[in-house]
Amino acid sequence: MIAEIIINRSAKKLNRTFDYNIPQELEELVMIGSTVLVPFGKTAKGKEANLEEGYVVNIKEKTTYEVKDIVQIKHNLTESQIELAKWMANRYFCNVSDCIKQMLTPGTKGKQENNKVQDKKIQVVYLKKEIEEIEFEISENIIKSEKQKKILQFLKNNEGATVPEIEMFTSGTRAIVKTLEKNGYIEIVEKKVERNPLENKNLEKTENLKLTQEQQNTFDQITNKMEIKQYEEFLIHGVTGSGKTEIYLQLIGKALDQNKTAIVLVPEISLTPQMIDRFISRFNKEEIAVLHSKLSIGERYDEWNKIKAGNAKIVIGARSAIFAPLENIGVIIIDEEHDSSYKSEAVPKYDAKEIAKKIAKENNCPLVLGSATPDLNTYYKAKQGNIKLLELTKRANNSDLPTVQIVDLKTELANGNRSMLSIALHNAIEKNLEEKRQTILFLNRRGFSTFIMCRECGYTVKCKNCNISLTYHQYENKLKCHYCGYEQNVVTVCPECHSTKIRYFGTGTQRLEQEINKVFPNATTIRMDKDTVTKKNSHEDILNKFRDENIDILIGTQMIVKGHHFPNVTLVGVVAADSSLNIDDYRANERTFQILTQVAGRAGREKIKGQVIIQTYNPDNFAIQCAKNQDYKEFYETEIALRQQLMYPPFKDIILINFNGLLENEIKKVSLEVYKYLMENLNLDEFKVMKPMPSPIDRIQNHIRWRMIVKGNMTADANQVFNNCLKLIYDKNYKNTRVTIDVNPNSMM
DNA sequence: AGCACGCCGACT
DNA sequence: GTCGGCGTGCTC
Repeated sequence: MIAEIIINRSAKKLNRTFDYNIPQELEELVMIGSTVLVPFGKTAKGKEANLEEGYVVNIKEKTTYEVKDIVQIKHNLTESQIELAKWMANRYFCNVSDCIKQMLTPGTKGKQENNKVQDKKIQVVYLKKEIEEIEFEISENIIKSEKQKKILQFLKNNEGATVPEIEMFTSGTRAIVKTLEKNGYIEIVEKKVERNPLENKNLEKTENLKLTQEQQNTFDQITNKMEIKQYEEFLIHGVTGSGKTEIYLQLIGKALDQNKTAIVLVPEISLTPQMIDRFISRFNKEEIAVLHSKLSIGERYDEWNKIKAGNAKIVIGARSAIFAPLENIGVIIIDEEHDSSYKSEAVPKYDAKEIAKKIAKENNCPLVLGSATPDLNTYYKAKQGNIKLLELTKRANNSDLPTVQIVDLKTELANGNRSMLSIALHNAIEKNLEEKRQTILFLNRRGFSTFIMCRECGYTVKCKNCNISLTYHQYENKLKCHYCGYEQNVVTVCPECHSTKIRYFGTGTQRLEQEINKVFPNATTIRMDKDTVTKKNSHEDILNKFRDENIDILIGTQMIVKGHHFPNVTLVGVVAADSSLNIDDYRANERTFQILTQVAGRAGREKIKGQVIIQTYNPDNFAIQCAKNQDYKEFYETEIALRQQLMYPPFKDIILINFNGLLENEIKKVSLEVYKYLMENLNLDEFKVMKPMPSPIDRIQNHIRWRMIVKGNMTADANQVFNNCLKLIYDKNYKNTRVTIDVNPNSMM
């Protein structure tokens, strides 16, 4: 028998199948979905070809090629996973192998370093650069700590000691080892691993809460579908505090009662220990697998295998958890469905909501989306009847929504207040401090100042790799590029005109913190943004510190807005609501509305009524007004009319084609070829094709960036046209230009 | 992508 | 002669 195999390489030209013979002894084992090793590529005469990892996508009787044998089978995916990968490659314009990789056990994908070692009993992997961090439990017969370093160094240097396959040892993993001094190898005698991320969680069990009428109705409608084993997509639109999570928990309970499993997707940032605790306290923690980016590769490997072995019935995770090898799924839940992290920005640029829909259909189970501020596209689909809309209008604990006040910064400025705090916000903070209550200040811009300009000649300091203004970071006293991480020393003299009138404009979280410390010297503050969140769990540490040590004021970027519960926070200040309004993106209003609504939701969730103050230069903007009134429907009606008028999603898709490379001439040539092809092959009554031009950020990391925008509905036919176009370009072998297509990207930059 | 091959100029 | 630098083309 002959297998059609896709080689695991990201080269665009290798996005096709190669035929291989299935040798007799593997005939029983090799099937569609098998991961295999095959000899591939050109080799010198007499030498054997390198072994590459490949995936079996089809099996047939014969071939016209002179085929080589499959050497080894490693593991199996299902046929439907292969189908999904093919579908993804077509829809998201990438290689099938890129998609298959998402479905493989973490840590096992990629090229085999040294194949021969597999026969030996030595299974050691170093995964961290700082290999000293690997913990070994020292057994009596061997490694003493000075020696440890040497041995680990040996592992690093000796190719014979690396096998990235069977056992994963990462920081925190403990193993009893002994050395076989004669050949220098280390043998793992006993793997003593407890890498369960939930290891130390021992919580009191909670019982199902009594549902309100609205919750019960929502629950019933979904469980009806679960009982008759039928796919349907639901949107739970529930105001903050309406008890969506309780419904999720009971839906999962229902799935378990049916002897089925469940997947819960949450935005990466809200996958916090508190959130996970709610699941552990309701269900058996041995049945829960957690998947997110903070886990080490080894931990992910363990969680994945726990799912594969059928031991985990509930998978909670970020976007990529949708590919978990879970069988017999009873319900898929996507919390905070409007969150942009469900759309991948890296290859494959998939949308987890679309993947979830495919998987739910295959499992004949409901797909449940939940949000207080649904994605406009989702709500539109619900209005059109393609998604069943379930509304939760009441807060489950009957607490009041906070009062929201809008402050016009133009008026403040006219009255001579040049500080970052309006009189109203200043007074509110003062009062809150007196009453010993906590305050959150939200500013969606990190650093100290946003750009640096010479007042004599207008020169602005930009990154030398990217065409982007550098941001001043006061703590490090450095200028930083937020795109590539480049940093340089502070500029005091203009490099152009040698004037000393260099001024720092704009404000970030660092400057806000400084100002707060100056104005309220007795208040304790803590800052949370990308600069203070570095180490593992640090995100959590900051928020715990804020809550447990009763810090007066938390200052932060958007990472503070999600999923946290601070009973003593009664005041939330939005320092500059305009920062998300002025971005060059058709979703600016939507993003502003969502973020303001969520920030406001942080204030006063217990007995005391919360207060929210929004500072803005655009007090009349409808997104800000609707957020003030917590009025989603009003926002939706206004925004959807604008989208229709301007033919933006959900009415038309925005297709962004990026050209990225080192040679501007080649980029121009390639982009014009794409333009010409699309103009000739797309139906121009349906599609509007814009001419290629330099991107708003026209240089990142010294790579020149051009882009082209196409507007229209990405039907299956159109999808094919774009794929054909890419194929044409890839076949021409332009070595210096990369072309990527992203449909409805998160960022238009 | 990665590797081999082959064409051509430079150098023992 | 023959070494090597890069451009071209193929991988079942």
